[in-house]
Amino acid sequence: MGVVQLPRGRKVNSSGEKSKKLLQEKAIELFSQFGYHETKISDIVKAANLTQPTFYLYFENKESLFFSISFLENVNRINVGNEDNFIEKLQTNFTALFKFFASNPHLTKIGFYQTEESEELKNIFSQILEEKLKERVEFSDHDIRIFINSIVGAIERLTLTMLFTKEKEPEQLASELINIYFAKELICR
Amino acid sequence: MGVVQLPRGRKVNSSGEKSKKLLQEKAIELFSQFGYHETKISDIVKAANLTQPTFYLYFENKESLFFSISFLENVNRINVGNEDNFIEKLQTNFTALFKFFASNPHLTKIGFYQTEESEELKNIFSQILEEKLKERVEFSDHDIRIFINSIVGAIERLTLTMLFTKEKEPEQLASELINIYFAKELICR
Amino acid sequence: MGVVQLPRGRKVNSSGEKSKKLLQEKAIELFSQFGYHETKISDIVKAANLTQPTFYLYFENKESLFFSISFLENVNRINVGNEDNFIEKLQTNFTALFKFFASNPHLTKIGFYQTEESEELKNIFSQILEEKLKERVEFSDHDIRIFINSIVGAIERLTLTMLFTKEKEPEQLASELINIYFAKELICR
Amino acid sequence: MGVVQLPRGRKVNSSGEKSKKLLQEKAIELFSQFGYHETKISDIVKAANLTQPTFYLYFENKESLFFSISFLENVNRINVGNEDNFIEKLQTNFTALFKFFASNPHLTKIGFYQTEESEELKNIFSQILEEKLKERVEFSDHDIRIFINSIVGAIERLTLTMLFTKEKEPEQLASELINIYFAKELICR
DNA sequence: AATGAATGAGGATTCATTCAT
DNA sequence: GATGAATGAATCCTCATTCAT
Repeated sequence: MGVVQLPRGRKVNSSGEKSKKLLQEKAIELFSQFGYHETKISDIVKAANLTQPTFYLYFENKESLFFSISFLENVNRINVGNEDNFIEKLQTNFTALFKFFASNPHLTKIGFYQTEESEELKNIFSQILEEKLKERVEFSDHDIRIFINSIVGAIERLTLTMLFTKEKEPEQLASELINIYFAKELICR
Repeated sequence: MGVVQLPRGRKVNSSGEKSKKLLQEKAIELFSQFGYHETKISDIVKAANLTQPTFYLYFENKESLFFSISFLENVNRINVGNEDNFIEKLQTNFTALFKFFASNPHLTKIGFYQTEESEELKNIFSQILEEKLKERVEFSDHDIRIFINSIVGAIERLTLTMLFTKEKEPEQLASELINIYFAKELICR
Repeated sequence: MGVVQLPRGRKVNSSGEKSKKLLQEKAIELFSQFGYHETKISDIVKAANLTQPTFYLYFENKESLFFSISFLENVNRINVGNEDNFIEKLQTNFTALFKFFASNPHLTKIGFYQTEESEELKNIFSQILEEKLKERVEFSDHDIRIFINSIVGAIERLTLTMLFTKEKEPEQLASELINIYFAKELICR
Repeated sequence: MGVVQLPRGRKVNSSGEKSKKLLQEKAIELFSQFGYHETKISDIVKAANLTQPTFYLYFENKESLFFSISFLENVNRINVGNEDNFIEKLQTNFTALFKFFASNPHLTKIGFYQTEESEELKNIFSQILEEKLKERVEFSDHDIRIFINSIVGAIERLTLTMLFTKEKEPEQLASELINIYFAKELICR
């Protein structure tokens, strides 16, 4: 007599990364149109033509999705611009990033320190930073990857111990960070 | 063994208007501190030392409370300023109002058109508008109240039929409205 | 600056009994139109142009109001008809009453045994029964009021001990009751 | 000291259709035993050994569940009987259906016109009607499914425009409907 | 990789009922 | 006799999340 069962398991043409990206894209659309709270996970997956459990295959929870989106938006905005003002620009970008962290401490804690995706996010951050810096900085003897990871780690730590505790302001942290990493030794083309 | 029962009914010295205002004030505080969604009705009444049912004595629901607060904030900001630029200022105020409506269509529909409180809000709006205009406009023969109510009705209708449908922009509506109502005949002191 | 206060206290032209009756009438209308549960106390008092506390001046609670209405309806329907079949008719009426009790045990317990109004209801019942019987039965030596109260008490007790316990059916109780009270000695005109 | 957590997610051996049916069955039992209002959703799911959210997986709300149960009861009662009086019987069934709609306008509006389940209900109705008619009517050239859907649509529309508006009585509607659809052309075996 | 089925936790809302005036 | 103001106790419902397949 058999009820017709919908097929389960992997969809034709599906690919993990594609689905993940799709979910992010749809989430961005919906968040910006209706806001975070008005957008339900059920809405996001419906828009992506997927199901709720699939969502949890790629994201720890709704908050971490939101953080990852916002964080990446911030990171992608990093632009070191043309010749002269490269360092100033970088400092502006760092300030913005610290500001974002400061105004979303809860999300940041979750998304940057507590989920499995955190590492991935930091890797993407590193990568982008590397690309941007390569064009502008001469890393004669230094290994650029060590340099980059050092910066990322510093941001991580400072956010936790100085920003969230309100001991320092975003501007100050960015400024000192720039000072530490981009003082004379490095020859900026 | 008797459980101790908390007393029901009217509190000593309680008064409706006071309670309503108190709820609004606490809501403003909490909304601005934690945001709309993070603020639960239970939080608001707790802050006001009241209970949830009392909330519903004064507001249809959370959305309509939020609308009333935001709307009144907008209306109270109306300021027609000094001599010369009075009409320009009014136009700015109207623009802001239309913008608020446009970016909160859902809330506006609920709070401005669908609850019992709607009328009260419009009355307050009329009153404030009247006060502001009286100082600056000479209503020789005209009845000012007719004038005011006509404006309020126009705003109502335009919001519904032109703003929400995206046929017109806030700026345009405000501009035309000012044109209609404040063309030469009225002598602005 | 004084907020306008609505007048409290006794309304002009108001009279306790009138208000009580009004509430009952409105309740009957509403119950029959929308059903018991769909009819809120707030609806009843609104229809009667009174307030909720006033309701509790006259009725213990919603259930007891409902019981009183239904019971009186039943009682008013008592009609002993013409010559011959008078006793049969009475039996039918009693059966109906027992059936009503049987299908509303909860309400009956509340309305017939547990509220202050109970006594009043039984008195009305006695009165009506007396009127009906007077026309048809010769109470030569007996005091009719003793007779009536005896019946009412019997109904009360039987309902509690035999009907609710499901030991006897409504028909049986009515039949035996008639037998007990209306055997030969009484001369029915 | 750890609180013991109950497991979430899918139960072993669970199946959607089974759960839905179970809920309906338990609801029928409880409704008929305690009445609609006395039966809480929490009671129904408890009886089915499920939880409240599961209820909302299958039904929009309590009202729509109740409507679906009652409607299906009505539909299942359709019986066209033996040779001669087949059309009369059908008319009786239609009358009963219209009466049910007429005495539950609110529920009907919700359950027949406003929920996602509505379509499913109408499909079941069509199916049953088809089965019953197939046995008794010769649909030489006509497509029976068009015929059936036409009837169902007619019932739908008439309920909305003539029954709820009280322009026509159930009996009248049923009679005319039969006239329209079962006049001479169709050969009833 | 993906889904059907289910749930925990909690929030909004309603309604009968009760004080204080 | 009547009311304004308030509440306890539930109920409905939603939403993020999880398990079994």
